[in-house]
Amino acid sequence: MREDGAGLRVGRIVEVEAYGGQEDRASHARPGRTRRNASMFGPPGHAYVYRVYGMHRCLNVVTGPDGAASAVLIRAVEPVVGIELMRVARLERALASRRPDRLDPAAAGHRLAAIPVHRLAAGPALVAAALSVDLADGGGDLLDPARSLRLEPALPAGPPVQVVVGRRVGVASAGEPWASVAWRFAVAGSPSLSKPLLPGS
DNA sequence: AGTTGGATGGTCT
DNA sequence: GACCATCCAACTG
Repeated sequence: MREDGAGLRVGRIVEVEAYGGQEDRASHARPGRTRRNASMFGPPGHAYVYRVYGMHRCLNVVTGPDGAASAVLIRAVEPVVGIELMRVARLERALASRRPDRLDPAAAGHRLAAIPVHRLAAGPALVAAALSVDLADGGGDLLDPARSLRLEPALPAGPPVQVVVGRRVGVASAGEPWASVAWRFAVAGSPSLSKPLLPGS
């Protein structure tokens, strides 16, 4: 969730990927500690935020003990509270990009208004955009209730969910077994997944 | 409905 | 100089 001057944004995490640490050839931790991945090597429960493809940001939760550099990438979130704030945040980030096709604010706003709620954060960079996650959030304690960006326990009394597993996305060049290990986890049938995850893939 | 290619910049070889 | 833990518009059929 994100709580700031504009209000409250809450999303339910429906898709994640696990990254194992330095031995995981698909992990940013593979080359060892660098300035970019430093927060991965920090304490668990803190954020690791990185930039991909020069324009997008992605949010991870550090999971392993201090120094282990394992983490979980938040790949998709189902918007629950603050839908319009998420839409505004998506628009802000789209306009911040200098892509020619996104330069017209009116057109961009119109396109964004047409996106169904359940697709607003259906991808790792979309999660970061909808929650205004920036590199400055990296290293922050996601379990600190005083922080703007934080994790909360799942709502109690929800119906039990079925979890589906599959290969991680975009790591084909990592080599085996890292490219094929089933470390992508998703809520079965969620309409907010970054891409479908069928049982047995 | 599925495929393709462009945007964009830090990081590592 | 190449490579990306991506997204989306513009194609094809």
